[in-house]
Amino acid sequence: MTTSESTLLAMTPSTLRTHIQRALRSQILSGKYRPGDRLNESHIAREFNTSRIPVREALSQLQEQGLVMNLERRGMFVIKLSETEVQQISSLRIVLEAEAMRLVRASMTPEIRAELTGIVEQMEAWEGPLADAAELDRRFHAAIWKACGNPYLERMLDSLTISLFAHKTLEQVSHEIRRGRLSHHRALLDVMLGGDADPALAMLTHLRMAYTEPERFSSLATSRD
Amino acid sequence: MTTSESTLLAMTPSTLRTHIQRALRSQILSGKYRPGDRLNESHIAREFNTSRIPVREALSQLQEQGLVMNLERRGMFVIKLSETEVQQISSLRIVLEAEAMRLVRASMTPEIRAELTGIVEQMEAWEGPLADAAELDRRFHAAIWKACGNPYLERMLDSLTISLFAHKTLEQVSHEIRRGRLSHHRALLDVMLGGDADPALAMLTHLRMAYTEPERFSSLATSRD
DNA sequence: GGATAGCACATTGTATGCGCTTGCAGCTAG
DNA sequence: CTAGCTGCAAGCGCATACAATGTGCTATCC
Repeated sequence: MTTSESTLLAMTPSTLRTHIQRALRSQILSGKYRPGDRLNESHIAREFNTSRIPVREALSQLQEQGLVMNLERRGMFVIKLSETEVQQISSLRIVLEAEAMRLVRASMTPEIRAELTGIVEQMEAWEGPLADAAELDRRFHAAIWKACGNPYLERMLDSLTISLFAHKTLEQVSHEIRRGRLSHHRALLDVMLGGDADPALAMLTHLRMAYTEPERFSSLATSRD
Repeated sequence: MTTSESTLLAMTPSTLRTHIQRALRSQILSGKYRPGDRLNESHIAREFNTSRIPVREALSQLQEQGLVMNLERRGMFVIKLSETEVQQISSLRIVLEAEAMRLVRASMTPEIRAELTGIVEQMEAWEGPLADAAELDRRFHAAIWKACGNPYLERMLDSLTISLFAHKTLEQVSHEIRRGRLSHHRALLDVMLGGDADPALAMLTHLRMAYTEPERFSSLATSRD
């Protein structure tokens, strides 16, 4: 179970619906449920020793977050992203995360700097299992979102990218490539610490390492260069 | 009842939960339920001649959209935005809607041009009731979001701004001011049709007419000028 | 007279049950 | 052998019922 939860999401406590919602999120992110998998209400209810109602409500919220989709009278399924959808989401992510990076850069504190630097150093030292790499990746970006100071931006990036992370975790790539991607976070950190580099372009480069052409549905494709 | 529904939202069909969800959205937007109002499950269930379950699930989704908030064991309440929150949302809206405008500008078609122009002309001829003004405002922006071609961006702007519109509808301002705000949409249209003007700055100016300082939480406050 | 504790009511949270739709397997007919 | 139909089983959507908790009122005590 991850310890770093979004503050905006964490403020809703101690109801079964909320608990199940979080648990399902983690399970989908960790790959227990994979894109396209069916989420059977009764089975999940049995797992949590509850009735189906809290499960239904949790799934209902996850549907609104875009993590699962509902096929009328057939059930809930973990969202399966097409290549186009991945790129549409990524284009959007560039815009939002670039804004977050600008905000962080404008109000950088020693604490935030230390936190981000710490994660990057863990990334550069990473040797371990794939699950840790995904976790580090998400932790770094989540730290940026949180540090930007706009809870709506944080919330939006969280719900926008969660299906991306679920999608990416399953990807089979070599240790070296994964290591390279992780290390590239240092570049993002530098942009936030330092100079005049455009965060949008930095994010574009960053996402290019993972997706073919994230700018295809972005205004970066036409309004710049 | 509005006829222009988001495509991404419209793909979920004919279940009571969905119907109630849409109806409640409209009712909140139209001002039947005002920010801070309590949404009593049983009462709503009676209104729709259903049980509480579909109502709960609809409210659950609206909570995820950020339109209502849940006070543990107390009930659902229509979200009430503080001045800070309005500005945080607006800052974000600038970034997103500017991106949408860039995308529309890059792929402008005669149909879209005609649609947007039509709405602007209705706005400039507007004399009628306040509800119509709010409706026109939302229709214009929703048309942009849809035309941008990225359903995730559309969805995001929709859920981000819905509480803003619910907030703004109640505002008591003079006929002239409201008319002036409406007419200003012509400027946005010009940016999308024409030249090199920065959509972000246009949106900033646009939102300034409604909110004190939308750039307070935006990177526009620091990284430009 | 004011404050506090206790009680009754209202309302949300959860459990169980039923009907209907959907999907599949087996069968029959061409 | 294939195509279409029929019967069955599984699972969701909703309704009813119960439990738990918060709220407001009242009565009693200081």
